[in-house]
Amino acid sequence: MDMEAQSHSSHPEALRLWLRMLTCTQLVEKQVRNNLREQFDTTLPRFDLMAQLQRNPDGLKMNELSRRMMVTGGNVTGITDQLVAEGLVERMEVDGDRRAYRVRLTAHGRKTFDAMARQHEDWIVSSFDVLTAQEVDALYKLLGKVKEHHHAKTLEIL
Amino acid sequence: MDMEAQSHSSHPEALRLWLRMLTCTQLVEKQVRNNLREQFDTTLPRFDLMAQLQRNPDGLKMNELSRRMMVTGGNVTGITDQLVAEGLVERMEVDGDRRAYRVRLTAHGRKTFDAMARQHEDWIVSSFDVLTAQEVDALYKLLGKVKEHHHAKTLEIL
DNA sequence: TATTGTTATACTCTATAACTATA
DNA sequence: TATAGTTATAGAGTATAACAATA
Repeated sequence: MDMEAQSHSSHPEALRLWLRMLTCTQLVEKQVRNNLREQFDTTLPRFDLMAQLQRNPDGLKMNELSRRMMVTGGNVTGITDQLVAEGLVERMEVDGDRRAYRVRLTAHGRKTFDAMARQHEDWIVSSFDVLTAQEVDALYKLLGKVKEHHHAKTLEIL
Repeated sequence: MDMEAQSHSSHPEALRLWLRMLTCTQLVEKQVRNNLREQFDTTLPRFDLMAQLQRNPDGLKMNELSRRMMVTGGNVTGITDQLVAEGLVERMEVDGDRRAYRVRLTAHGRKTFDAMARQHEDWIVSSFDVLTAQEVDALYKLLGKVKEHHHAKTLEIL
């Protein structure tokens, strides 16, 4: 076994990787936020909440949304209130637990989200179309290791 | 030439890459923000501004800070004011242009930043130490392509 | 007692636009 | 006129903590 090929990241390299990753994310994210505001008069957290619901057609409870969006509960209430007021999502009762809601997209919400999602995908594809399919896959897998490692570390503490 | 190996990213793969990249960045960033607040009673933008100055010992003008931090000028004024009030940075006059300042770290600022930077590096190294040095390098290079591509696209518009 | 969700609050960060001073 | 920086403002986004209802 070649030990050199197994050596773990030295310090300055990890740091410059992080700074570059932060820059890349900010570049894409700023563009997405601007486009969402200009073209659909909405925000990234609102889009994110609707995206979560689109992936879960039966709806999600408030605390599930909170966990998936990585924000605290009060914020989910606020965003949900806005979307309910616009008829994009609805709160459904949960059988057997009168404290909880299931939030899901309305028909209008699905239609609205689909239109946004098509544009959103174009923006994202355009941000990464400098990479080949193989490179996208490599990046995806490398980031997967980082993500899993972070989750494992977080669980250690508990 | 193998066309398959050159094929560019198809749509859903780019999207799931972006979602994973966003998640990874948020995981690390949340931890950095929490640690900066708990251990040093400071924030990421303040740390970022000081980091820019540490890399440029002769100081930077406000508009240079604004560009590097990717925020508008008014915000740089606000953050700089806070750091000046705490004696961490200072505004120096620029010879030949009485409109501009050169902002630089004070001796106290350098000392304070060095202590923070040591801890910060530990947090970052810990976030990426699941990767080998080769993987860190590969990730760095792939993100470099994305970053340059984004810059090139932005220039196109102008 | 613990959990689900809401409310109230405060704070950081940000962009925009009007402004002052200087080039 | 254009540029450097400041000020004022409004809004997004967030966490915290106290609260009500239900488990």
